[in-house]
Amino acid sequence: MLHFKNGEKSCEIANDSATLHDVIKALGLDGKKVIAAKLNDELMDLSRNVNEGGEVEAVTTDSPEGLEILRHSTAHLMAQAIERLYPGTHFGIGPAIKDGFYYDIDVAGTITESDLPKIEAEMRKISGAGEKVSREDMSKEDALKFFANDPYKTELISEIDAPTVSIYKQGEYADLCRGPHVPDASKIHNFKLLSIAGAYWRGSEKNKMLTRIYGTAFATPDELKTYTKRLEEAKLRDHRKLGKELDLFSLHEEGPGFPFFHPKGMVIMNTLINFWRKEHLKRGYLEIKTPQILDQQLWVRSGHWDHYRENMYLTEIDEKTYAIKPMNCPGSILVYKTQLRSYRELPMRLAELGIVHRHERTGVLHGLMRVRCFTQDDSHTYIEPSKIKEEVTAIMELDKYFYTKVFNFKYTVELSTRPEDSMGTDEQWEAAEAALKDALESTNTPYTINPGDGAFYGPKIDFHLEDCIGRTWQCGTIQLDFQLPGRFDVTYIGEDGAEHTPVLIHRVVFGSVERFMGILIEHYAGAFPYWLAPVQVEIIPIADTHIDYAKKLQDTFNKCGVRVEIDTRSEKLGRKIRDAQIQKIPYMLVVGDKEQAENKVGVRERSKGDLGSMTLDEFKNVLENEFDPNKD
RNA sequence: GCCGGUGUGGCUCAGAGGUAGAGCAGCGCACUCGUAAUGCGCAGGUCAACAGUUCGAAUCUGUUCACCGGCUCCA
Repeated sequence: MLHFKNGEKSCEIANDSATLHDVIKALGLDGKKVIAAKLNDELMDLSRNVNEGGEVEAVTTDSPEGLEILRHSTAHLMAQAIERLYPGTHFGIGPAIKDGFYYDIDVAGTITESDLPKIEAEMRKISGAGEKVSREDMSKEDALKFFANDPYKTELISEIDAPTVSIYKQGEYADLCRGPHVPDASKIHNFKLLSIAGAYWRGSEKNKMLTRIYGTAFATPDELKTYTKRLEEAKLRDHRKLGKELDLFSLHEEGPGFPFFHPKGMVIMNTLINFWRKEHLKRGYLEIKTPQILDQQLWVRSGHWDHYRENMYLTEIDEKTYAIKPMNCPGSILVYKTQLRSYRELPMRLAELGIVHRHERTGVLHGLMRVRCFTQDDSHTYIEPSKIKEEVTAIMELDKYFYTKVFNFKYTVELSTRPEDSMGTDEQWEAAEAALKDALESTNTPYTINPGDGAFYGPKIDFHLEDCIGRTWQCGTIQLDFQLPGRFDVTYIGEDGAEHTPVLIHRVVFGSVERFMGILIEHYAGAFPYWLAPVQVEIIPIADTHIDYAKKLQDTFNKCGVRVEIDTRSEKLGRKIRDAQIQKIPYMLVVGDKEQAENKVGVRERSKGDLGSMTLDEFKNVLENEFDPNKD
């Protein structure tokens, strides 16, 4: 006799061939949305036979766990449909992921996006037929025999560290899988195949490239609809599309990965940079500028030649090899070393808006997010080892102010540890990693560890901002460096009169100013807050007779530092408003006979609409109250 | 770099072996207008580049380049 309970409810089952589903029913937990169960906190199929009692929970598609199972089962459903339509296809892995699932397949010939509806239709057929899903445990030997014709499954099975593996079958389709899965395919309704892409087997470039099909599934049709709408919304926010429409920047075949910034894009970039300068001056940073092209020998000494050469552009001057800088650190060090430094000068924070060039492989370029030339809002801080925690904490505060207070971003923090290709001793790395951990923990900053992802010269803290599609972008980073100071004989004279080696902290806040702009474009969907908007106020004369008055207004506002434009086209009012609206200009000033006579302006705000007539002073006051971190 | 897709006027896109089309934008003319598109007219393209097949190629084939979706890599 086995005892089961769920909160207040309980039941006893004598039959030793009872399934978890029987238990769920006996406990009165059954329902349409129930697709799996938990027995003593372990996720299981409903069809599992029970051989121990305990706490039972029904898992529905409403829970994150249930949704994951649903998606994983949808991946299997897709695989079954593909096997029917493309016999002889071999299957790799097909997991549930953040917003859906994928399956990597090795198919003879090619599948293109236009084939997806066909596969979807087949999936609906199987789901409609309510194909049952069953689990079977097998010894590894049997499983290897069973999947003898399947090279990928064979590889996976032989790496599993257990005597038995489980196989899931639905109709003619069988797959190696840990499970659990939905009890039958009829549970799967609200799914959609999304896209197709190549993906290396097991994520390694050395392996064969398989075809990956992405899809998603949800518990309800509404959730699926909401999700596909979100994808459409994300497309509308695409910074490449908005960059073109708002005339911010352009990309050309003549310079792949080298963006061209237009006047309006430069307004945004310069406003960001002004803000950045102001905040850094406040915090004791000193700004420097170092050359684009430097002698190869410098890069040999810095270690970049050994660890970063494939990303560097080279050139020759007077028969000597020079490199176009991919990083700003060696230049900063040369500046530091122009004088003998005292501990009294430390921490010395040498900031640089350094333009760096890095050779990125063709396939990775992406608008402003991934380019070959970008501006790092860099700083190299030379510091006594005992002050690391204090300085790192101050940088984290600066980051927090930028990201959350000024731009309203959510972000997550990662600690990246020693990579395979790196310089330095174990002790140095341990000390550096411990220092960063200490700073994170003493400020109660939640973080995850990203093993092996540090820079070649030291571990780092990375800040990842989340964009509108839920993609994350690395922006800020704080990197500790115990290597370069030694390599370059960087020193300071300590209180004791002796020479010491400082620690070097590399850090950026925006990361790449270009990328940060791209993220902002998507974040704001092109509707930049007042302080960043390229055109802040559009003056709209109703008829040609009002242009003179409009010009007088423009003059007045220009003198107050407001960015103003006039729409002098001989178009109707509605048209001019529409165009200003599409350009997402924060304020429109409609001026006609009435305004001209009363020396007023008709104010329209891009999202609130018509705010009525105001005197100039009243409107100036409205502008004064706009958020502008560059004002104070 | 790898897999798949795409490349037609400034922009968005149609055309698919017989020599290029629309809407928007631009320019001109008329209208002088009150809160999201006024009307008429004009001009604008060696159909990404190069090679090939063909009597004839934007259209078929190949190569290259760029872009898009991913993979790998990354700020």
